[in-house]
Amino acid sequence: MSRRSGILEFAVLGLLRESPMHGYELRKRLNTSLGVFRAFSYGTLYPCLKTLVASGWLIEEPGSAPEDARAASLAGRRAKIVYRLTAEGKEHFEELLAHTGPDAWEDEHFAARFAFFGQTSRDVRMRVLEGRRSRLEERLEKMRASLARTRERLDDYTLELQRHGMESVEREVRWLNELIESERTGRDMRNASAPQDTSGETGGTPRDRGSSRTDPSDDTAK
Amino acid sequence: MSRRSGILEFAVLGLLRESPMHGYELRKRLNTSLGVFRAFSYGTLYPCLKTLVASGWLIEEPGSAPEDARAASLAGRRAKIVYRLTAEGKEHFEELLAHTGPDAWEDEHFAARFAFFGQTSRDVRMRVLEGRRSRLEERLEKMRASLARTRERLDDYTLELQRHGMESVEREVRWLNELIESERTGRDMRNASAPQDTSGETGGTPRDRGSSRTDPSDDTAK
DNA sequence: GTTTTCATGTAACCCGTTACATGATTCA
DNA sequence: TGAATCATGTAACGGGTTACATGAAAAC
Repeated sequence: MSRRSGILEFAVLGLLRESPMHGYELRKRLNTSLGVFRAFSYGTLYPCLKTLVASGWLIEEPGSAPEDARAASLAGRRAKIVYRLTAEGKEHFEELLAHTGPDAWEDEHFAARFAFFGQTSRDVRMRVLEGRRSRLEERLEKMRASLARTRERLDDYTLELQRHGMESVEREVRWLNELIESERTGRDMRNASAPQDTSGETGGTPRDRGSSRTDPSDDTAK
Repeated sequence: MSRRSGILEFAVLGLLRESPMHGYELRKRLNTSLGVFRAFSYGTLYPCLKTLVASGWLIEEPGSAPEDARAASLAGRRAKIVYRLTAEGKEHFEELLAHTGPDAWEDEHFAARFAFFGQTSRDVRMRVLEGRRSRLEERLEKMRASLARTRERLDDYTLELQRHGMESVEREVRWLNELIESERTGRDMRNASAPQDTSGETGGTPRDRGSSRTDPSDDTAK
């Protein structure tokens, strides 16, 4: 009866914390701002909103009547039901933000956490990033091991697929290394230029980076 | 009652086509050879095997009795139930291999198709690769559009997540470009050296490749 | 002889989608 | 006025996992 989805619940709370919204808009934000990784349908979202209301974390407000017709017609298409975070909801979200468990390193869950890093304390950010990284390194270990075991009896395509998959993970590790370094040295990311090494313990053959935009980095979310 | 899983069914058929196996081993192969992307549990696999038997595509054979104890103890841990592909099963798999529908370009489905490219005709391979590529390009379009719309009102982390996601997709497109080029020129992949351009319409800044193993390329499967 | 690993299965549940039903508002 | 989009919802199903139950063979 409850539909406790974890990541959806978290994302909804996080988005509503920024500003109240109705379901339809919420869904779009979910699939763009956070999107790329997940695309929830109404069949998932609306029931979830119900349970969040039932939990006391959200309240439904009647959609703003056409008071101020100009603003309504321009920016905010007048809504039916606007959901607003309650004080308890805010508190609950705060707890979720602070909580670092092994769940938080998994693909989609991690992406959701990352999306709300703006509202997350630095030490929690660090824990999540490092947790994610070691999770990926475990995964790499397994892949390497299994590859070593089965190499030679795999055809070229299968091998290429494996290689491709491993590289994706390796790239994400490098990405995380950069992010962690950024957190550590304090400043905003995305301005590192040529000479950096990050001393990748993952077997990173140092690469050329930092010429064109849209060049470096890697994959996310599964 | 039927559990027609598509990708699992396909993968099982494909693996069993190479050689008969019992469920336990099958699952391991699924999660390594094809793995990285998907990890099926027994709760999924065994029921699926049942339905495949019911469809007449597999037959169960009693696990090899300890005849030839040496071989049994060394390589093939004597099995309980060995599954073997029937003639109809083989035929069915052949059809699945030949079929190219829009499903085939989706993340996990694509990975499964790719894993069996060794048994796929060249023209089908081309169609699948190109279909996948245009699927990804569509996705890029949407991402770029939504990014253009919402830019500036997103914080740095959200933006970084978006950027990272887009780059993953772009990298996969470049990877596909290489594979398609390989298919086109006929030979096996993985020996292209320095001077190649592939004329990437996705913004591919030509990269250095082909020095160390485990270096180039990109992401897969969402 | 006990613990590990191999091996097979099932029932309950979880998370999510599809397809449908419904209606208000905006736009051509 | 009729089509597109906004907006809310639900019932049925789909594909998968978890946790459990069971037992044989191998390794120590």
